[in-house]
Amino acid sequence: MPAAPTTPAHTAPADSVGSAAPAFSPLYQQIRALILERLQAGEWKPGEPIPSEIELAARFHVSQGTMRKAIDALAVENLVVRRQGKGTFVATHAEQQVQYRFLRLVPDDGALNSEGPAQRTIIDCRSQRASADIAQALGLRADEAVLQVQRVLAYRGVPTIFEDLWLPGAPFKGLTAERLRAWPGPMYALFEHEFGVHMVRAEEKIRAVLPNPAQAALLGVTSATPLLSVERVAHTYHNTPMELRRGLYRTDTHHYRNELG
Amino acid sequence: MPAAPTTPAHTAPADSVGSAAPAFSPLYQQIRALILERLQAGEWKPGEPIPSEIELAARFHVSQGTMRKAIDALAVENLVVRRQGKGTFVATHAEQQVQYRFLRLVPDDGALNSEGPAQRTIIDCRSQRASADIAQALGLRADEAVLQVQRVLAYRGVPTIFEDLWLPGAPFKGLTAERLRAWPGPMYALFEHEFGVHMVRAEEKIRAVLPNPAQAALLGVTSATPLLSVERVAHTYHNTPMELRRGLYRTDTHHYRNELG
DNA sequence: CAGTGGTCTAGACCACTGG
DNA sequence: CAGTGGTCTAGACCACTGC
Repeated sequence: MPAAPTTPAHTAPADSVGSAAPAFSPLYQQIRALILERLQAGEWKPGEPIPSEIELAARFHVSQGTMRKAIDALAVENLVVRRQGKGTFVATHAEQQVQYRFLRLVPDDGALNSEGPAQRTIIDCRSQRASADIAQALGLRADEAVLQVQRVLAYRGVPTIFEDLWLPGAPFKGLTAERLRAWPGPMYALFEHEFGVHMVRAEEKIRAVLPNPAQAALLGVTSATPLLSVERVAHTYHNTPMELRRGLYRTDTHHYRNELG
Repeated sequence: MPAAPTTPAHTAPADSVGSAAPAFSPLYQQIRALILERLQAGEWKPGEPIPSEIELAARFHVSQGTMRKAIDALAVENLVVRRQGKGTFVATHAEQQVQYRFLRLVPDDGALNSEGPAQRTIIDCRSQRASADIAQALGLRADEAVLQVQRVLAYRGVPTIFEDLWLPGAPFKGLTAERLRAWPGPMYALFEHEFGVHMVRAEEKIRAVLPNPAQAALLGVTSATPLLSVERVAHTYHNTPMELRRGLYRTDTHHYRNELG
């Protein structure tokens, strides 16, 4: 049974000698962490409902209000989705709504869906030894096994995105070009469904570059066409890096859309 | 005196005949809107504290919990900043913390502040008539007065950003190149302090482009150097567009950093 | 020490969903 | 209609800040 404090019982976590920070952690944060553990452990699968607030509150011996704050915290992190009258569900990439959370390239005119989903072409999927920079980005040792995937996305038949991505070998054991081609939905939905890897957060570094001849050929442009270089590191629960993705975006008919809050 | 519902009293706002949406608005949202009005009216200036939760709760005849939710909503929108033990303060751009919320270009190596603040060079600040596209972006009629400002930002003496920006004439009456040059801090802090215009939110469209000869000269690069084109529309309270800014960023030593949540 | 925001609880009631 | 999340309240206590 997990921490059942009837009296506060916080102010605990690992306060080593000489530590500068008192590191007070409120109860709802502790509960949030416990639920996160269970999410990561796969106790509730993506798309499924988690138990109701009342049931969870009883299970963890806290008030419904505290449980609410814990779940709220997970909801703002997009790990969980609340639906009034229905319940709270584990977030999944297999949903219309979530599709465009990680793909920010949109057509210059009109709405997001005006051109429908992209046509995907898997170019390659092969096993490699991680080079130093890739190993570092993925938190691996150099020479550890990684998978490299290359693909092109086209809109209305026009190749628009070229992606070169690396995945740690162990969690993605068994991934092949065939399976990628056979999968009908977003790649992150496949990762989630087939390998239990749910991407929750990513950082991107964006630059303007000129393509090398091979890249130019894949996108059907000249080597003098400026392209957007988007280097992404995507993370799963607990900020574990699980993917390095280098994208080249054509921006003559599309643009990268960003919102500054 | 503003809405003092002892019994709920919500479920009100403008439910015209045949309206599809019931448009229920919880009390804390209504309170939030009332506080927003006062912020916009300048009752409390940027950097100043707003009254305490308890005082505001009494003033609006709601419980402290409800006032808390209202203020929380404003805090997540970055309109207000909470500081435990001190109070709640109107957000301001004249703060270290907030500086980099709208400028996402960072050096490839090291931390954000490794190179210190940019050297700013105001090239121009003149009155214009709005062209069709600029008028539309700013919500003006064509031919209305706008101010055009051009400047270059340099890091370690290297010109890195060229910006071309348009402001509606009326709210910024009196802005000159001299005042821009004399101002020591971020431009948005000047807007806020001198013109009462507080930018809250912005949308950016990012592309890879080649500069024209004039732009290339200002940045000290050739016309074959790919640059990041960043077109921003910045908004004040209530989503009023107040600035159109077209930036050209060098990305040979810097990159545009983005976080996908 | 007083005053602020932050946490936690307990309970009532409301809005939404589905059977 | 029962069950879910969402709102609102009232009160106690805690953590942080500054005088």
